[in-house]
Amino acid sequence: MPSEYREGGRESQVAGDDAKLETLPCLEAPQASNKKMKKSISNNNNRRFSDEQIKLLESIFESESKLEPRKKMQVARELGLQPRQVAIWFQNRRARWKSKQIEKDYKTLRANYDNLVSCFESLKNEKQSLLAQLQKLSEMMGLSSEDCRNSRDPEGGNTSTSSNYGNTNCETGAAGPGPENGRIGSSQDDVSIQMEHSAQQDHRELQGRGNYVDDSLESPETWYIFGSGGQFEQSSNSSYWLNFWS
DNA sequence: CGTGGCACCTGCGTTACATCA
DNA sequence: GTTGATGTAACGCAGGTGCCA
Repeated sequence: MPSEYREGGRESQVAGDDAKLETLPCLEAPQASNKKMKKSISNNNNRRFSDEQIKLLESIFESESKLEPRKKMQVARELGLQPRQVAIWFQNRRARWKSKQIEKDYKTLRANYDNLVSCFESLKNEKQSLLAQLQKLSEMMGLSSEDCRNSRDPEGGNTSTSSNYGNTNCETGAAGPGPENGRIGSSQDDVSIQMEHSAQQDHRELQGRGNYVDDSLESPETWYIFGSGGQFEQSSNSSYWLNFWS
């Protein structure tokens, strides 16, 4: 078992190996196999460290996860353990800590992911709702482009879905209707002004949510599709809406 | 100055055993 | 009493670092 001596570290050159032989009487028989040695260790009631030993080791680990050789020797002397045992305990403790940390990180990432999924679903619903509104408004303004016809809401374009508008902020989870609710039925000028304002506000909200929004949304050309005239000008833009996140 | 050998340290994967449900 | 899951002390190996001839 050559590595056993090698791994003893610097301290083993001083006391480690001799001391190990002290705690492992089975090693007095050099021909003893590895299994036999481990068996004899298990027969020793001292296989597990005492509560006091663990308590001290834990308190040291809290302040320093790695031990200087000198400190290791000192701790070993205090606890009546071999420096190698202390070294191995710290090694295993670091591994346990790392494993817990990974578990913790995973949970955090999972929560973030779930939140993003819920944001995505919410935005998808918002999209459907907006499409329905657009359809309705287009009809109101006498627009009957093919794009608009194609974008018909499969559920019939219910304007009541606008109650979801402005309520998709996943971070806050705030409920309640948006500030523009209930105003859609006014004059055409009001509608176009309102929609432009809403689009700008929505754009800001989307930017605030994070970077997972489609890059194309960051372009003003694709966002100010309502133009100064308040018209649904380019059929390609409505196609864009149809393809948005679908 | 570069190099090889050596001692030492550490992380990682694994093993052997104890304990518990 | 047996068995599978889990926790833990210890081992074995590989890779890195520092020292020295």
